[in-house]
Amino acid sequence: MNSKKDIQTANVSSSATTAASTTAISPSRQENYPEWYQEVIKAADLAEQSPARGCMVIKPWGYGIWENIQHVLNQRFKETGHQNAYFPLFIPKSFLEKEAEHVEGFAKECAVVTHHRLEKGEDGGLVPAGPLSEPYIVRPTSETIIGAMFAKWVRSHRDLPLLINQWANVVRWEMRTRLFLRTTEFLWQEGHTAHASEAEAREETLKMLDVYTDFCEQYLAIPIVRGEKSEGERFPGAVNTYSLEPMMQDRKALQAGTSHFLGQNFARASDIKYLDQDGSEKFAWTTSWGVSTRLIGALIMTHADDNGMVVPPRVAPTHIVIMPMTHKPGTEAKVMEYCHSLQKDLQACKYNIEGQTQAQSQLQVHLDTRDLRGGEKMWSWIKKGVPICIEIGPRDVDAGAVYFYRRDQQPGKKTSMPRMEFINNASAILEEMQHNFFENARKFLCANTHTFTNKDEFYTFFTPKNASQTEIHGGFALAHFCGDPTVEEKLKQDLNVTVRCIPFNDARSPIADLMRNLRNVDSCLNNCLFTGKASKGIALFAKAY
RNA sequence: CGGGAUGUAGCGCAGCCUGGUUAGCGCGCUUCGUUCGGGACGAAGAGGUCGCUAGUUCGAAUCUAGUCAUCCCGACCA
Repeated sequence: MNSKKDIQTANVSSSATTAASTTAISPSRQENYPEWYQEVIKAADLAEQSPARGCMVIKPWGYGIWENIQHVLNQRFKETGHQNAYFPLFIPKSFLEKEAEHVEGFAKECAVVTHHRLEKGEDGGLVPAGPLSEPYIVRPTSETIIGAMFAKWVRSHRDLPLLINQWANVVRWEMRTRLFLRTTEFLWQEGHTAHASEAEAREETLKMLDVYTDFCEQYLAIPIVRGEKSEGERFPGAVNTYSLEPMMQDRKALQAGTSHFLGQNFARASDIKYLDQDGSEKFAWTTSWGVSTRLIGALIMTHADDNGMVVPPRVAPTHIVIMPMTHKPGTEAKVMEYCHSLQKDLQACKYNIEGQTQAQSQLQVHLDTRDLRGGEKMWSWIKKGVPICIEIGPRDVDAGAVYFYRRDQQPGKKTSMPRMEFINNASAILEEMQHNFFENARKFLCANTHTFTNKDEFYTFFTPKNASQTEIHGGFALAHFCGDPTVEEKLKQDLNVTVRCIPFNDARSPIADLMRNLRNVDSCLNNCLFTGKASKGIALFAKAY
């Protein structure tokens, strides 16, 4: 294992020599992936640990990305007929007890409010006083309290469907936390809907899974394998759970979003009933679906490299940074004037997103006038992952040119372009980058997804070559599976591998070809890889976060 | 909750084993100068009651006990 001392030495040498041969982030992904992840967050100034255990402070650059995620998803939710509302942070304990599986699933990770007052204690400190007759749970998710309100709002079939979303924070008291991936408190969106028919609720569940998939692929540039969760991995209380399972650069899966068909379980628990056209009283069918700030973790682990964060242009808080080079005496005024007018011209441009009929937004252009050396300033933006950095010095002013670097190319590579040409093409360059990021991630996912018809090969695939210092290994494995939970248990124990999902037979999936090939192998191999029993379908196996 | 480790300046660390006057180093920060289109260099500064509490001692960052916190590996999870 890499000692901290080694890493420090590496850092010192990289800053002492020219940076040409070294990278901004140490350790590299290859050397120590988990530590690289933490370093990227620090170097890009996305977030940091807070004094409250397991909770993070999301800093402006990270929060800017979240705001863009919110903005786009919010539009999609509204386009699909949903309305935003807000429900309380506190849930009466009895509410959580209403759905048996749900209680079991969340009981161990709830923060509980038991008092409503503080008093001065003997030692001068504050002591909780005023015990509550019924404790409140800080919401780990809002099915129960939203269900209670739905029960009041739904009377007739005419009240359905009820399509509600809320943007909120939730708290889950996990044992171990990691910035963005698993924090005690996190930000998310939770959609909750109630329907008159099972078919309609099922359609809603899959529709929202589509919304998430489209968003991840088109905006976050993260290729998605999606499918249904196995019984063991299902949301507590759900009938079916569907998830998005992108591959991170260490080839592990990250559950990036879920959509649940809740059947009538929660409607029964919360008494959501309506009078149907035939005059009979019926329970509604409900769904819930959510994505969280974990998406930013997915963004980091999909696109960031050994030089830091990489933000896909469509969700970047700033698209273009202009850095004036004003060190030559007597040139400052004309350089600054040129920079200001360039910024103005670029800000007047729309960022045209392919497939969107209307321009999505203005170009976000930042003029960085900080009193820093050029190289230092440049690297700070590389580490943040801004798509395009422009350097403007006297030479460019005289030539009427723009000298720029783009984050999808090597840091040394810079291009000079006539000013008007750049302004006219800025949006297209960003879109080209967006496309490149997605393609790179898609190729990586495909290159590290394999089909298996031999159990030993499966085990070899997931066994690190060096047990004491496990290297990045494995990936996604596709194999026929009988669905037996004891097999899942064994794989978890042997290899720490789980069934991520039963992937959809989905033409749009990045692994559609592999799925087809596996389906087409000799029928004698179409049995469960582990038991030889009849296959219930192809499952996606992987190590996961 | 089980196993392991660590708390010394904003960050990263040394010093502790073998107690001894103003506790060091690197980065960062401030000022000045020379620099500057790939992470500069020099000089001068600012910044710490060594996690907390008690004990041993003439004397504790250093020894002892307790306590709190954090991190890593498990189990649990979006």
